[in-house]
Amino acid sequence: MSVNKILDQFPATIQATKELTQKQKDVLIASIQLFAKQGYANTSTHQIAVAAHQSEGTMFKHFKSKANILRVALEPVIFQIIPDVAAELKKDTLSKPFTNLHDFLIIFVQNRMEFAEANQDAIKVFFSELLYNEDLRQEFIDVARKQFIVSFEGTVTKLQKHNLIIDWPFTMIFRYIASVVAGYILDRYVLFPNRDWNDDDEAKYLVAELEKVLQPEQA
Amino acid sequence: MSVNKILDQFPATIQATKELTQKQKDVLIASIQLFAKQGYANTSTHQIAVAAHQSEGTMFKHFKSKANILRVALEPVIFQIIPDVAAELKKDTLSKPFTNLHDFLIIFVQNRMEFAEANQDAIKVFFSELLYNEDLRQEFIDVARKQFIVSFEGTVTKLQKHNLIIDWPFTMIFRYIASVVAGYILDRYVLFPNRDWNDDDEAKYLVAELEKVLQPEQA
Amino acid sequence: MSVNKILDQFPATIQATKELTQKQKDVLIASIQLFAKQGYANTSTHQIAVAAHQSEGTMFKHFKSKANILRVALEPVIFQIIPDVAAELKKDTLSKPFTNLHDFLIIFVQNRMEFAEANQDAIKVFFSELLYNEDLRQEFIDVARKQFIVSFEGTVTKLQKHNLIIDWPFTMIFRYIASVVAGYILDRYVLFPNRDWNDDDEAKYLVAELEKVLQPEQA
Amino acid sequence: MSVNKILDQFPATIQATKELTQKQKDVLIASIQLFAKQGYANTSTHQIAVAAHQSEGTMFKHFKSKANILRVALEPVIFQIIPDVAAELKKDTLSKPFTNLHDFLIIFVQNRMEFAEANQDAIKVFFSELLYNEDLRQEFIDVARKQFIVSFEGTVTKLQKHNLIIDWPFTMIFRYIASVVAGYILDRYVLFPNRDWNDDDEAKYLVAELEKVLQPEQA
DNA sequence: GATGAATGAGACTTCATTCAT
DNA sequence: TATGAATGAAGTCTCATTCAT
Repeated sequence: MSVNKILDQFPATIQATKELTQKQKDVLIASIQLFAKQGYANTSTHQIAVAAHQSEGTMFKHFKSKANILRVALEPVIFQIIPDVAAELKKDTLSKPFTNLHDFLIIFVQNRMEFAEANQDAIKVFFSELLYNEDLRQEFIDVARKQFIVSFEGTVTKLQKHNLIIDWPFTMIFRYIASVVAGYILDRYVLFPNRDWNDDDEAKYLVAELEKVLQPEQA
Repeated sequence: MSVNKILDQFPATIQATKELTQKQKDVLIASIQLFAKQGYANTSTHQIAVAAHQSEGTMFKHFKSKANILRVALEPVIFQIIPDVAAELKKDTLSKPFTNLHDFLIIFVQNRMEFAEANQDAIKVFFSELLYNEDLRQEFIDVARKQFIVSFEGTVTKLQKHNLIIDWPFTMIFRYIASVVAGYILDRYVLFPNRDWNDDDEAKYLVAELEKVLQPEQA
Repeated sequence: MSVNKILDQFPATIQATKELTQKQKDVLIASIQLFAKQGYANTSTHQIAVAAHQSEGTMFKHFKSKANILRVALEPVIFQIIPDVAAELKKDTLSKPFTNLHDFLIIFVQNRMEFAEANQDAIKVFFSELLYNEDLRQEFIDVARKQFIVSFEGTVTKLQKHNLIIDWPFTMIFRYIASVVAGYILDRYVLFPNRDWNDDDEAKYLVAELEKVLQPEQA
Repeated sequence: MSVNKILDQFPATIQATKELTQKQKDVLIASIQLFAKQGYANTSTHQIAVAAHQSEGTMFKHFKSKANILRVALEPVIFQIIPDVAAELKKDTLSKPFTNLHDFLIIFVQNRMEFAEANQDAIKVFFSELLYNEDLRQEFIDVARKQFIVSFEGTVTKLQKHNLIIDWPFTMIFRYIASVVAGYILDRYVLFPNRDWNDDDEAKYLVAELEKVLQPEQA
């Protein structure tokens, strides 16, 4: 299934980026792990350097500041946490054109669950930094706005035209989807990572929650 | 409506607590404001002291440590963010015994919206600290467990017996409600506090989202 | 035996002093105990106030400063750690005039052991403060000088005239006695207070050590 | 005489230690001097940094805590204040096997006087910290125990077998020697450093004091 | 280029002392 | 008079960043 390809994004994304040397990628990976465990403010650049097996001097040569390490490390999440729904749909509808909300939600949920599984740490850091880091928030809002217009909002509008989704304001729909998915991620990866999770069951509940609310009123 | 009384909780709660002097309340209020704006780790005790118009010495005499300031300031949220649903219901069912989910949700949503409005800053701080502050997380989980057993889970179970709510596992129901409400709070007070919000509309959407999912399957 | 009377000096000394109220004596007693356990510098005036069951304000009214509390509390030791040998001898020689070193040492050693037993804490504090507290050291040296002249040195000189003690310089003799006795006190009360001590045995060894060295060369 | 070589120990010891940079040695030397003059508790890390011509940051990078500076600075004293008697004897008895207590005491006293001369400050600090610093006391007791068993107690027992020293319990003998030597050091370097001292005379008195007491009873 | 020693600003915290009540 | 809340100076320690090697 095409969505699987999204899986190897991250930290694969970091791994693949051409402009970064392996040492620099080590820094980003170590950073995300430490930030996720202790928080950004409670992690020292010294800790990062040790975890990434290199000197602080070298680290600062490349990344200039601690804040910049965070920014670069979170870039993949900033760009991918809102999925490029349009692209995903296009891939899948090549063979099987979209005619119902249910199939869309199944693909969407699976896609996001895989993204979350692969990027737990970075997502946790991203959310917490979003609260206080004005720069990050602004950068994300800018990116998100574009993503919405070219993909998400467009897709939703199209679905609404075909009466495949409820006729609520886009922001309402978006927040609802985001809330349900984010709630799952928080529960699953942040609050109770050690509970005994059954991902298939979770997926079914998520789809059900989304479908019940988002299906068109008199469908 | 009885739920209105819950409104004057916080920072009203801080204001009213008998054991605290006005100076101590000033510290808590200033702390929450600063923490909400800059984050706990980025706020110095010096800043708090200045904002609360007193010396750091005095502050530490009363609160012993910065961590303790946070703990005391968040106590109201820890204890009230999960509402005492049972108590609320009892008040309202004195006159009008509960017979449908819809009325329950209206009261519930209004109650939480008012709580959020009154405690925006503290809620924001609470969420962000929940991510990395083990002690806080543990304290909250302990408190929450009790709250669940005596109130929330009991209420849900009772509703399920009367076929007034969907027959999903309690944790699933709880997470769904929490996700939807928390998503609204995040959007409303953290991410886009300056947008032009219509609280009545928001309440209607929230109730709709909750009702569509939570209503019993063949009701 | 007359030396027994010296026993009830301290903290009896503090208890008896006329100019001090009970509350003030409580402060001195608490101070000595805390200083002995933690050191002067590591003991806060707050701790003392709590241990003495009164307010810091009152304490400072009477004692003016922490340093002064120490000075007043140590006064008994300053004045009595060098025994008034002449007076002791006079008492005992009323019945049994002194004719040999051995009897003198027995009385002397017993006297000092009892003093040490009764004033362990204060002695410990006294020694440690002697090292760095210039004022205390000067006060002690002044007091000691007088005590020497009127009592100790006079006694030794008299004993030397009668060929009852070795003909070494007085300072040498004094240091020797002080070393042997202080070494015992340190071992007994500071370093190994929990060992199983037999005070009679210790007394015999002390007397032996003193006698072997201090007896006149061809006695 | 071989014991002279022990002289260049300290602060020579600090100077020579291979693992320490010059900057780190500066810290230790400055610390000991300041601690000896003012006491550990009354000396600020700022004072040490200034005296050692570096920043507090650098100091803490290497020593981690003020307590650790003390510990490292006192290490030479901890390990050498109880002399390795056995080793000393072996050196000297290569040519001239030990047959009397007198020669042993001469060597011993000279050795300790030289050690004291070279380490006055550290010894003073060591003694005062021994009173309240539990960790230091424990470390010293541990080290001392080993030193005793392999060297001091063995030597004394051997001397007793050959009837070269009095048949007292070892702890008694050890405390007596320690008292006499420590009494001298305290008098000489702490209480009256400015008096006009004649070290040869002092040595003779010390040897006499030790010999009179320690010689076998019917030798 | 790569390193890590050095820095100094600033964080949290303690405490002897004062003073309004 | 007795109190203890309030203070601010000073203490220990951390850390992002720089720079000489």
